[in-house]
Amino acid sequence: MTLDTPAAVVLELMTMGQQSAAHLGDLLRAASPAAASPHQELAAEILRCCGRVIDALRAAAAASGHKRKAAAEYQDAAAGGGASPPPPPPPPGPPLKRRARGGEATREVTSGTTVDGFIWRKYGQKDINGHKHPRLYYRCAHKDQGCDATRRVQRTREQPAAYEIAYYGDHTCRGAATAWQQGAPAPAVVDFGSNSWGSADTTSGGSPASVPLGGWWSPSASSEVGFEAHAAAHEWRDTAAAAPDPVMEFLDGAFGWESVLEDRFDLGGLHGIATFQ
DNA sequence: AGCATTTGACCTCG
DNA sequence: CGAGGTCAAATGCT
Repeated sequence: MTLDTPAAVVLELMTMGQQSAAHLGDLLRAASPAAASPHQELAAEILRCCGRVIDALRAAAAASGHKRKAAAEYQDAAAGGGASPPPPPPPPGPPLKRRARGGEATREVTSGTTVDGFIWRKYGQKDINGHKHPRLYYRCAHKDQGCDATRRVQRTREQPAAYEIAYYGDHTCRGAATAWQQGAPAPAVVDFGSNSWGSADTTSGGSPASVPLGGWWSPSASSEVGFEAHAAAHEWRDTAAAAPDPVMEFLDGAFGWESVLEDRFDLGGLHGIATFQ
């Protein structure tokens, strides 16, 4: 597999993450062979999560070859270079209460609800016939700036851990998309919180931000679950400096793999995925 | 207090 | 008329 697509890069990263988690588990076992520590469980959890993401990515890649073009175009938009040619505007249309069926612009299947560089605000949720999980409706948080982009998120029936995301409309708020690439807090939105390993379901009411991984997660300003592991990682590293041991040394080294991305890609918006900001 | 999310009601389409 | 999409008041969170 080449690394020509963002999905390929994510796949490679997740594979590396999986290997790193496995290595970490080994180190933890070596450090405290007696009983299974919470740390070991955590490493195992990471391992399982990576596995699920990898499975979902592979399934999506196999099933959606023809969708790649549209997805890539969307990535370009998310990258917000501003140099992208004027995208064919979707039907602006009169004030429609309801869009024409099948009039979607882009459709993706992904293991999370994606980090696409935009801040989405949930405006609705609906139980759909034949679907166990509700469909979620989001619109761009910059609607007040005239951005009419919306997206519809539906968990797939085949793979509960995967989401089918349909994008509608076009972002006219490119500035927002580029701002976070330049150091501003990223609107990271990896919605692992509602994946299969949590019983979390947004139908249950309350915050969708389940926190399955022992508090690494915290709700972000975004409408979805923000993944702030990167910040947490730095905290770990501070701790590691105080108490160096094989595990911490490993962790220190492991965080270098985000550089893989820079080697292959001028990531633009995807960098948010790489660093989990 | 301000903002984001939830959720039931309403609207439109097929 | 039912299903799907959106609105907006209520609610919760920071």
